[in-house]
Amino acid sequence: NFQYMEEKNIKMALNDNKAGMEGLDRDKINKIIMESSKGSKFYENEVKREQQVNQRIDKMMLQKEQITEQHLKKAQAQVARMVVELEKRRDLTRVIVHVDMDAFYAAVEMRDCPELKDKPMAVGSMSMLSTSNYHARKYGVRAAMPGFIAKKLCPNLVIVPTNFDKYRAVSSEIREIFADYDPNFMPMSLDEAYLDFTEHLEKRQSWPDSLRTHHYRASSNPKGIAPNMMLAKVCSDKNKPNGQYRLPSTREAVMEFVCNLPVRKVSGIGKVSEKLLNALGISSCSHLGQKMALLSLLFSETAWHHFLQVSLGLGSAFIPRHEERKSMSTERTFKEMSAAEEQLSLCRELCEDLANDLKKEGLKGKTVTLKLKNVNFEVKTRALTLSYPVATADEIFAVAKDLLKTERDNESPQPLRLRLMGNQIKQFN
DNA sequence: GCGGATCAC
DNA sequence: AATGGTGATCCGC
Repeated sequence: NFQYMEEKNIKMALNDNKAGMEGLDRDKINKIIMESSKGSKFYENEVKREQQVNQRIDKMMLQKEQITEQHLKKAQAQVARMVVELEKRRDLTRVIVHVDMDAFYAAVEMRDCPELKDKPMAVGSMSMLSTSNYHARKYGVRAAMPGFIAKKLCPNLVIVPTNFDKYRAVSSEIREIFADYDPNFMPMSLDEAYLDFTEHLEKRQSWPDSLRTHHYRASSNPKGIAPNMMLAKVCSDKNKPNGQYRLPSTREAVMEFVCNLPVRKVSGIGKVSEKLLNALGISSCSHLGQKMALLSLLFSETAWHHFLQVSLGLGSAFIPRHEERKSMSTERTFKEMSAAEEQLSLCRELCEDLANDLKKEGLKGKTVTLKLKNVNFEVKTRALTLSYPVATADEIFAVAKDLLKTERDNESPQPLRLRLMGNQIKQFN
């Protein structure tokens, strides 16, 4: 039964969306992953979440049944008007670059330990991997996979512990180079950034040979070059692991490019959105355009406006100024913890860590949120907004401990069997 | 304002 | 034996 297969397999199955995963024995890999996962609490929770998504799809399909030709006609007219407006504002004059260091952490580790270059290798731990090199990817080993499963796929896999300080150091060298091309570049993580090349090109009239630095030869850095951020991001994925892809700044080139683009490649359309769209017969961005009237009736305004822009190959043609942070948090996973005293002292510790981080940036916030994940991987958050901003460990803990107590009382006489606890603070001044 | 969900990295 | 941490946003109360 197809429905059953889908439900049982999709979440856990190998994610071969990434580069370097072509032509491997997918069935064999999926079988190993499934065998290592089945029966675990984690797996059970994934199945549950999968079912929730399926229910969402059922609900959406029912809604779809209620839609009349009349509705669609009206929606189509509204979509058409919106398209005219959006086309008027289409901007093809900017040159936006997305740079993404390939297998960044793995590349840094291989630079520092050349013997690793010829071996399958990943960065992380037996519990979780951050990234893997291309040798390892041949075996199906990838980011966000627990190391113990990766070891089953590839017994010779070398797992190197993460060394964030090192990656930060390399990252800051790379960022200096970025700044030469665009002082207002937007870092997305240690290894990824958007740059506006327009002015650089006007001055220099030429492309740099490479954004590679002398200190960082270990990894290529694919670039995507396009008239806006949405397209640049997709383009940088195109010619991995090497080289770059430039999308010409014409409407025709953009529309043709977008036509065959799978929706999942677009930033902002994740696993769930993809599944919802697939249920409506939408897998590529051209389908997205064809079914826009329907989408406008089934999705929220923000969602379908985003879909519409994507289907037209539109995105931000300028790189927004870096926003101030809106929240700060600390969370930690640990082995099962049920005792009240233990949970309280951990909670205090987290509050102290958070207070330290807040102090570094001189921030105070009014909303304190406690996050809990039980041993079944179920996540809960409990928040309280004060009338005044707080910042010290004592102040935060005073709120967090009450939220925790309420949850414990709620569960009693059963204990709270936790595997994660976290504190967050927001509503800064 | 709150809590769950989704998404990116 | 073992499935992360941080930040943002959206939706439906």
